[in-house]
Amino acid sequence: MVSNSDSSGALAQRLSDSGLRSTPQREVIYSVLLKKRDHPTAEDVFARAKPEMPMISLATVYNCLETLVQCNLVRAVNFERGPTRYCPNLRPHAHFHDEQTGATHDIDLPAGVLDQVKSVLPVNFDAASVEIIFRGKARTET
Amino acid sequence: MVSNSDSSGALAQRLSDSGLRSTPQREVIYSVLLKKRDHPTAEDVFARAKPEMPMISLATVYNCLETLVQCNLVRAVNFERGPTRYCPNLRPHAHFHDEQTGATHDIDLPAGVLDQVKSVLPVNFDAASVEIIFRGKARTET
DNA sequence: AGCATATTTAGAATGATTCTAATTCCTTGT
DNA sequence: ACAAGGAATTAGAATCATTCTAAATATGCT
Repeated sequence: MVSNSDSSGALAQRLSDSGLRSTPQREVIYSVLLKKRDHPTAEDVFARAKPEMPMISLATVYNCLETLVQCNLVRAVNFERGPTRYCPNLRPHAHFHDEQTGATHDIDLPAGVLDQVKSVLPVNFDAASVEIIFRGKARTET
Repeated sequence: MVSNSDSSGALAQRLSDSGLRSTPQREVIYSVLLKKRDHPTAEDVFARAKPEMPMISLATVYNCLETLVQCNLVRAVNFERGPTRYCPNLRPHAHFHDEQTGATHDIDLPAGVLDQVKSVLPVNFDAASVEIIFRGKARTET
């Protein structure tokens, strides 16, 4: 059987690259993330996956999300100690956390900005990754 | 009685500015943070405060740390969902999280870098704060 | 001194996540 | 097709950091 979409094909590919299996649960979790990119929590994902797959368990949602993060198909994002949120945006981007609404917005980072930021590091610090989080309020037009 | 040091004087001042009281517990917690600036967790602070004040409770440590954060004398720092760490460094700085050792290093930010970073935001986003976290490994010379 | 309010305290409760152990589901070798 | 072995899923228990609760203490003020 041929993959039914680019994204699930990509998922199957990434999984097998890592020696992991493509499963219905992983497909559903990933499709849920792609469908509504509002940085859902594991509980959110659980709720959205259930209609499609009523027997899925919360533990599986956690397992699958962890797997997707390992495969670099999804980024985990944390604000303070709130529940982890998941984001399928793979471009380099920062996050803007709206303190009024709780909404999270992706802020694409122009090439070079990350390098500029990394340039503040003393030579003996070797950064594998940089995370930038903005907090404030956003005027999203009505 | 006159304050016994600049820092506790500063603490008493900041507290009363916010309509809060200076208490022995708050003084001890703050002095613990100033004494060893290694980004301790609440449990770490609790352990370090106990010798000086054996009856202090963990709940009080949480309360006092929260109070100090409210007064802007201390910053709370989070890495993923690990326990919150506390940092009395008030200069604008980023954090470098060493993935091998778990150590956290302050990275002072030259004036202007935060503005450069903020400049990537679309006009309708108004950032009250920016947080920058590096992850990687640090060669701290022996 | 007496009162109102802040603060501290111990322990219970919470919430997100991880762990455990049992089951189910493939995949591969025969 | 069939069995073995490993991978994945599942329900529920366990964990961990933190917050809440209610009672006890301390403090500042009139």
